[in-house]
Amino acid sequence: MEPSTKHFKKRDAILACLRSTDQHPSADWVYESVKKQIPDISLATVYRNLNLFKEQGIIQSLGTVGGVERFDGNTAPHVHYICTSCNRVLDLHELHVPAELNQAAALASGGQVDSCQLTFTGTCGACKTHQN
Amino acid sequence: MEPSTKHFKKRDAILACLRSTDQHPSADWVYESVKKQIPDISLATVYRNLNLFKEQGIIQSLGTVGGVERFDGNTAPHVHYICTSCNRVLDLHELHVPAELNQAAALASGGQVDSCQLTFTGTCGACKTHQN
DNA sequence: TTTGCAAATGAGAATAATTCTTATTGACAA
DNA sequence: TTGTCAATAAGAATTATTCTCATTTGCAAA
Repeated sequence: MEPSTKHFKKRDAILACLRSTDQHPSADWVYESVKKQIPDISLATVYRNLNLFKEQGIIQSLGTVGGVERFDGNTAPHVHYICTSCNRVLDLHELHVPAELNQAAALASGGQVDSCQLTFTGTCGACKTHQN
Repeated sequence: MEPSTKHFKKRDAILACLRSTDQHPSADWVYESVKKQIPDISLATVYRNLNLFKEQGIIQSLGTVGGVERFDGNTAPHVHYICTSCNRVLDLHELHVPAELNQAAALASGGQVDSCQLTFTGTCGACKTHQN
């Protein structure tokens, strides 16, 4: 085994896992995924580090889908589409929230705007063809 | 007491409560609120009926804020602003998601768009002045 | 090498929001 | 009255998430 650090390996693995997928995974998905390489990782560690990353602003949360929180390693602002049938989350990179809306929101709220999230929900193409 | 129905009174009270406020309440808030008029109401009834209303599309969910789901009796499309300091949710009625984005989302997803939700987060004016 | 320390972690307990179960109640029609 | 069925209360059960605390790790200093 390498002589090098073992510390931070897990933390890094969690971040790498999140960044290596476009699945917008849940904490549990990340846990199961990282466990394949690092079998002795704990679910608590995954939650702890995901929350840490969130505070640091290097990942973002999509909120909960079907009762479980979903994360996104891509912090660049982009639009999401959630299929309520299969609970998959798609990135709609080509869409953007007009900057005027941001400014108008700051004005209307009387405060500052830290982030904005635009999410469409519906039944995705795959589900529409399969499900009947 | 009226000779009339007692059935549906609770269900109606829950819906009326939600529609009478702009607080975007949680299930628990609705429960506490309705309990003042109908002391023998149960929290389970509130959850059950809120979910029913959601399925019927006569109310909408904002998703969870600080770990609890928040509801909105106003189903007209409008934009929200969530203060991450006080967890209050403001309606930004004056803002609107451009219709082109809806169409583009449907196109990009390959499916249909049932709803769209635009949410800004930040620190509201009230919190900014108070908190330091 | 050894020691000390602080950060990171594992394991499982604890918490809290939400859902489920089951017996009961209310409305209404026969 | 009685039967039926939807709605409900109460609390148990579930489940995602957080917390606790003893242990481990990396690293720097002795």
